[in-house]
Amino acid sequence: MVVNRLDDVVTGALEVLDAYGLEFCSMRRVAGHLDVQPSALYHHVADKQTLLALMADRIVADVEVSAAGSVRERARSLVRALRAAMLAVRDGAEVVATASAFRLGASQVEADLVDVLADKQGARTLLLFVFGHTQATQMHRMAASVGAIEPDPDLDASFDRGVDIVLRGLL
Amino acid sequence: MVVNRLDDVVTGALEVLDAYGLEFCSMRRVAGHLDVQPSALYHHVADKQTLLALMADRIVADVEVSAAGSVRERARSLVRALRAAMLAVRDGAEVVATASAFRLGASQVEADLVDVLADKQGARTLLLFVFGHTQATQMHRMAASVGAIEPDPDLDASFDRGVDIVLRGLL
DNA sequence: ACCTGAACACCGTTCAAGT
DNA sequence: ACCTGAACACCGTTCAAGT
Repeated sequence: MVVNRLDDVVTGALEVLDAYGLEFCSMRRVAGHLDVQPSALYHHVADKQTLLALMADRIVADVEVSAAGSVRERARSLVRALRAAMLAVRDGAEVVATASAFRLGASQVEADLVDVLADKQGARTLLLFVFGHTQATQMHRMAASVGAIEPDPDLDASFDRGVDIVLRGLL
Repeated sequence: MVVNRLDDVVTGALEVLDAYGLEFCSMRRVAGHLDVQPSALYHHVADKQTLLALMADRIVADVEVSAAGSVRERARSLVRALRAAMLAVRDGAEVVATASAFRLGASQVEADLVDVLADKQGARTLLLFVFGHTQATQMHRMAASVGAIEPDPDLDASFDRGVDIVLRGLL
């Protein structure tokens, strides 16, 4: 694989993440996957934290607000799309939640949610729930897939209930 | 310092955590702080994850439910005490949140909150907010103390507002 | 501009051996 | 029971040097 664009590095890093998980998504492994020396990555990216932030941005890149519907409906669908995007890649929730904690308010999804709810604190409250619940879901699924735990089939419903609790308190 | 009890290891680890932060709280550093070889720690603890879980338990050890008051008041005071306990040690929120994510439902605080609210899903929703908000607060304070950011004086109020939103949706 | 090679200062964990 | 010493297989990052 040829690497000469930052996008290729991010793509390769996401492939390593999805295949091995965050714990093993090291700079050295990403470099190896790209058939390049570890030091080569630092020509494209300042450090690992920056790379993780770029990965987070890509994970949520296609999450968009719907134009139609009530406030509750728009918030629900946005937050469901965010959850789906994070669940689509291994350890995606942890990567996005951490990056989002570092630069609070800088993400597009957060801005969209503030816009829909017209309440900054409310949007942050809902978002913190979404991140926490999705991280827990993803950890639970990994543990279940390894057979360490019996799978819980009600996680989707549990997510929706939590979202409803917050929205009911908010609207 | 003499190390012959598991408690001493946990105490030493918490001292290192508070002094240097989670990033530098390595097994080797904890061992060095205890004047012991790194391998000695493994006589007391199975691995680093286990040690972190014990540290988390100690951080929240003194958080207790009040017997008196309305449901809302008891939930509020429990959750405030939890937040204060986590903020009292550097990176405490991250340590507790991570440990708590690994063994969901195993902590005493979570059991207490389920008891007060008489709603398992509601307790989990509130707890996810508390962890997320407190982690963000702690990161913000570290950044502000280094001068990387202007301090936000309204974080306590912001926390209370978020708690109220969830409780209003819940009760 | 993009990458190599080598080095620096670290990790977590294991395991035989000592007391 | 508690610990040492040495080793194994890794990390992130820097930097001169090559093309």
